Amino acid sequence: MGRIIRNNNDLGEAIRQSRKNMNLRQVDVAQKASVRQALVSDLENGATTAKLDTVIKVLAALDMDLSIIPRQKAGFDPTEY
Amino acid sequence: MGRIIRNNNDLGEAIRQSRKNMNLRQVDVAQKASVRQALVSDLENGATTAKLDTVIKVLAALDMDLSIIPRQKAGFDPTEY
DNA sequence: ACTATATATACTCTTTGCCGTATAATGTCA
DNA sequence: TGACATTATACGGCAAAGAGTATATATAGT
Repeated sequence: MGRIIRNNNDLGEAIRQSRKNMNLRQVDVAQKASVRQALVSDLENGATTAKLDTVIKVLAALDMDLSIIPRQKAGFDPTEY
Repeated sequence: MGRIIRNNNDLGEAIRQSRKNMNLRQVDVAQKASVRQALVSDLENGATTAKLDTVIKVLAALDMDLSIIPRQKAGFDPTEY
């Protein structure tokens, strides 16, 4: 049951939800991921296009993994993101 | 199902493998994703930490999606991702 | 309302992704 | 081996990520 991420907002929602599920503050996640609290805030609000490294670090701090899955809906739609 | 991505090399291998499965050249993927062929090369070789936007675009060109999954410890869950 | 805590903004600075473009290296096949 | 196709590197330039730091807004809790 993977949550599909197609834009910054999808990522932000997933991060915020996971964080609250673990009862953590942004600063806690930030420390675990070795980033700033401000960055976690930006990520959750979809206010920035993070680097892959950063995404992986923050997700790891939330005990989450990034994975690649085949699209169920075939075809390439350039207007989808 | 889901291939876990924890670093640039993981991503590169996944991209290259998917691309070859579809019998596409780097320049084909690049065009579909609106990026340079050189970038696809760098991605496949893990030579760069791409931005999330870029990763999503390239994966979309390969009919793949990025997803977030809980990090599983031990044990084996037959209901895969 | 007051206080303490949590989250969002702001500013400068350094690093880096990605571009356009070009070329070198490698692979493929006649 | 030579011509062609594919992939890897290179360079200058611009935009943006992320850092450090500080501060302005929420949001709770009593």
